[in-house]
Amino acid sequence: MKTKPEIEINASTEDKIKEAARRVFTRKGYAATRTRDIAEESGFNLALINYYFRSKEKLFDIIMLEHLQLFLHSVMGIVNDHGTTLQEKIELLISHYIDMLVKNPDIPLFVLNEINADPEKLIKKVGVRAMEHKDLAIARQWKELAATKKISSINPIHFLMNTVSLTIFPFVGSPIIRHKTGLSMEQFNALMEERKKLIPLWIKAMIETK
Amino acid sequence: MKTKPEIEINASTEDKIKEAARRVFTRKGYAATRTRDIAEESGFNLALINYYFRSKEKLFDIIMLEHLQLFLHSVMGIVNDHGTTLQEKIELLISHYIDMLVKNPDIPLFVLNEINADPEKLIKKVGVRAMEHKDLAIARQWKELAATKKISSINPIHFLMNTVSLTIFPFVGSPIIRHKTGLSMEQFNALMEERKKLIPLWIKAMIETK
DNA sequence: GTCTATAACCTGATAGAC
DNA sequence: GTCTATCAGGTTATAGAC
Repeated sequence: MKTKPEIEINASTEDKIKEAARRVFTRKGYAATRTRDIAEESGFNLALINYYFRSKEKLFDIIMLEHLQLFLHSVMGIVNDHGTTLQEKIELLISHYIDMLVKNPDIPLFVLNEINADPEKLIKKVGVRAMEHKDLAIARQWKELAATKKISSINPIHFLMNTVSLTIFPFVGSPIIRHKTGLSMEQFNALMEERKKLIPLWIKAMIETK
Repeated sequence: MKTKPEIEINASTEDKIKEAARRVFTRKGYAATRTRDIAEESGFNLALINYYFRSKEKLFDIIMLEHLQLFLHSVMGIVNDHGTTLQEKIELLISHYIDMLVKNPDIPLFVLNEINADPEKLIKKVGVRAMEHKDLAIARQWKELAATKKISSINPIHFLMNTVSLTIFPFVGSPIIRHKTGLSMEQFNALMEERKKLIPLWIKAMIETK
């Protein structure tokens, strides 16, 4: 069976440039990367970037779009699955994101940055036809849970923020965390692996608090 | 009583430029801000920036250092206070940071970014004579709590990450959160105010879980 | 101290040879 | 398709008048 390798060795020049751009943009952000950096990283000449992508900005938009799709895509399948419980959905989402973040730890800071730089642009470009939240399976299930009155009565937005915070923030703060704790990348990733089980437990405990 | 105003109206030219630089750098990051932006924001001419600060980078370093000190400074007093309980320390820290972040919501992303851009540089510049953790009052108190065996046995780093994540991440993700939820800045800040009380409760619940 | 003008450099983009 | 050479425009930094 032929699986897609992380770095396509026989990729086209266009794809090689795109991958180089992805690495550099993700690491340094739009403003700090020079087209020369991308050329060097790709092993090709500066002129080829314009030959294939017309401009730095167009190339960047492609990378950003792919990142956002990676972030949003598989998620819809999870949150709108009528065959899983709410607890299972939370576990699947967290596990899915941690897997992705271990592989691509620079993405969150990159995305947060560029959204901050120009919120309107990003929102338009992704075509955030923000799914009607209330129609999703996960929303219905939350409502049912809330109706049982067994859970905290505080604004549900808090729990959404908490889930996202606990899952993503450690990756954003990874450089400081690793420096302050002296953890290696492997040890850090092992902690993240632990969190796949822990975060759902914590969320549950928070929801039942008070 | 004369309190220090947010924007010093009779500040020196040097301070006015520095404040302008702080606003622009914090909002746009180092690479994306031009010295012209700072000049314009300050109301003075571009040449004065070099007259007072010699270079863009030197000015930036000053701003960054002040931000990091703002972040770290008052904290040491809290974590090393032998007169407060562990629970009180957690409450004070969270409350302190949320107050600061409501006033300066752009700082976390800014700091995280620049640390990510060059971890070594920042770590050296702040002179992170990282206080010997184990000597701090808060560390001793945590150890005492752990000795009672009444708490979870998992790696304490998780709880440190959780506290920081729950406190800071909402501010980093504020643009997306506000867009997706339709909250105004005032409503968002009201939620953050709620979290001063909630996060300590949640942390407690997490620590006692399992 | 503050300004205008300009130097010196860098960056994105393109022309044109191969 | 890919490269070298170069242009056009923007950016930091400085010189010099006031």
